[in-house]
Amino acid sequence: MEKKYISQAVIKRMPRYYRYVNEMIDMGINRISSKALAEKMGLTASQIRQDLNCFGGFGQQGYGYNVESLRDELAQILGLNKDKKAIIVGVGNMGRALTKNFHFERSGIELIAGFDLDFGSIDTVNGPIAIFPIDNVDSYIESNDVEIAIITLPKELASTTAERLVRAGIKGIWNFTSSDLHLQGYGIPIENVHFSDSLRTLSYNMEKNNV
Amino acid sequence: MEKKYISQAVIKRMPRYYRYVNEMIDMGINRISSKALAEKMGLTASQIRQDLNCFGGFGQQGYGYNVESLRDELAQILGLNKDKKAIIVGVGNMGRALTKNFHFERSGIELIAGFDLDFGSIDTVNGPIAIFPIDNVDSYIESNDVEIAIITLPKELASTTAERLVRAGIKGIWNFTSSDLHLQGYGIPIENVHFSDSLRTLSYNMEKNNV
DNA sequence: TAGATTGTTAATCGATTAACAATC
DNA sequence: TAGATTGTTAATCGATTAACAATC
Repeated sequence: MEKKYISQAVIKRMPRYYRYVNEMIDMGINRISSKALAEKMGLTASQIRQDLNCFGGFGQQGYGYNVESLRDELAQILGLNKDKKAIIVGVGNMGRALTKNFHFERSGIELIAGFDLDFGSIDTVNGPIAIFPIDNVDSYIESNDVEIAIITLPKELASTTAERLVRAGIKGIWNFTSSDLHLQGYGIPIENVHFSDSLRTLSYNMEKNNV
Repeated sequence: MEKKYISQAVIKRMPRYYRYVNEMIDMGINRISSKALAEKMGLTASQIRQDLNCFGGFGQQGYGYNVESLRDELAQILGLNKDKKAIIVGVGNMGRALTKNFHFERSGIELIAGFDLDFGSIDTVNGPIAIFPIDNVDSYIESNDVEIAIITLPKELASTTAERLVRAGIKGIWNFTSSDLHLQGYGIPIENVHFSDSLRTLSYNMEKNNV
């Protein structure tokens, strides 16, 4: 339906707006102007108004934005109310840490199982989930309508496993391996979390005294 | 010494160049043109040449770039050969996963200790490190010339702890808590790893079929 | 030498900022 | 109503791409 092109620069800011607006709700704030929000976030008021107006006019002249309804609009834009099902593939230290601690439900996602060589179960913030042998992953994806795969595997296994998951029906990948996945042909979105890139950016900024 | 302004857009691409160039070395490639690298990385040759030329002329007309010397230049630019010392503050599941698995040495960083309520020790890829009680962190930073603090704490403790660390002499923060740290006044670089922002970007792109 | 590919300048494109009429 | 602040258009700024002379 939405046809208008939205730049990646704008998209990358949306989750940050969502996070700030949620913090304000927690603090009991119920109204904010683009000017005040800009100051909090280190942006310009103009940019915030431009960004939000890519998706609709959520504010009110002379008043600003109602924080709760802005939160709801942002959740809607980001697709956080769709209850997508996710699995985690590779349950080493990183996979285990994510499984145990991360609040998937705050992004509208339900983590329903893990896959690894061994099986067992892991407690999450929302109760335990089962860990199944990796061999069963394809049929599990199909029979449970799993949309998201979280890949926390050793680098060497990343790309072949990713392809396999996509062939089984996965619609989006959250990639924690240190390599870029080359899945252009498949046409599904991938979000990379490259720890080493992030740490090296910090290193650069420390060298150059960039703040 | 380097005075020329380098945009954040360029900086963010440098670690990715470094990663690709390292991969090529592992594959035994020793020469690459901007055109070939651009195809691998999904960029334009022009952009790669512009980016690299912010820092110097590392290529050779008619030949391209020598992969090994490009790797060395990139390491130098990113400050990966300075052997910075780091500590990790908060050794829950996420801190433990990073400590156990992450190759800090590949970014020229030495993880020398952890801090938490309890003490003990954790094995890393380069041998065990000690975990000390958080109370000792200030004096430890001072007496060991620690430059980087990795913060893997609950959100509530993030900002007060960060301020404390900076006052003790920390020169850069790698932040894994879900909140932005507001340390403008202190003038030190912070690199945020916001898992939820990343996952919500994936969610958005899945909704909009962005690939 | 001829071919290839860089470094770099100029042209284009896109994103951010400024301005202001609309309106709550 | 007067004041505040949006939504939106226009102006500016910066980043990307194209082009090409330099040169290996």
